[in-house]
Amino acid sequence: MVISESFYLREDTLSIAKELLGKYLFTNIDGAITGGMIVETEAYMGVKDASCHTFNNRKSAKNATMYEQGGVAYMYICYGIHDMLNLVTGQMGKSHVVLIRAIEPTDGIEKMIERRGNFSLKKLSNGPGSLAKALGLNKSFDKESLNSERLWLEDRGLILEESNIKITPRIGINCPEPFLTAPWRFLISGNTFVSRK
DNA sequence: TATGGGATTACCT
DNA sequence: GGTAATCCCATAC
Repeated sequence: MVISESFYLREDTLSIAKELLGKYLFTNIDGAITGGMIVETEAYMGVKDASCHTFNNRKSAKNATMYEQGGVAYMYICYGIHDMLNLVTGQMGKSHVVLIRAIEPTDGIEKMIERRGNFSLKKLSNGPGSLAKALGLNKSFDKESLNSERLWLEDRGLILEESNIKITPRIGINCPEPFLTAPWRFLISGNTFVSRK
């Protein structure tokens, strides 16, 4: 079942980030369907979060998509090289997003290996830049609906026990406390396709 | 108009 | 574990 817009429009971004674990993410590019199960996410909490691109109400062409109503993709290019997929959540103007950091590949694995250049299954999509490349995501997906012909998420009825979810500080950010170590990263405990334990 | 930095990755020892 | 790759835009002169 495709996840509907109401899922993303809720106000509790941390719950959304946690509930995205075990959901499925797919792209269909020129008829090639690729994707898998989300195993790692991070929440970025808008204008008050010092590590968020919209901190202090910053607004620019680069981050404008973050202020859209929940249910669209926000693509960010990091280090000029790596595309990353975020899901915008909440009402218009809230600028909360969830970064998808890793998936467990399930569909179109051959195609993903082709895009990545013969990587082992484990390293196919175990990081935000890697998974974007494996799924063929790039800046053209910025502002794309999360229920479109070429990008969508599915709930396949998998229910995770609370004890199978691990919560840690976010990876790779550089900002003051309390945001630096805020427990806003969620991963499936023991899953081997996460970027880091 | 010039400069610096970033939600990373891959390849080296 | 150390580091180069690589580019848009925010910030500073």
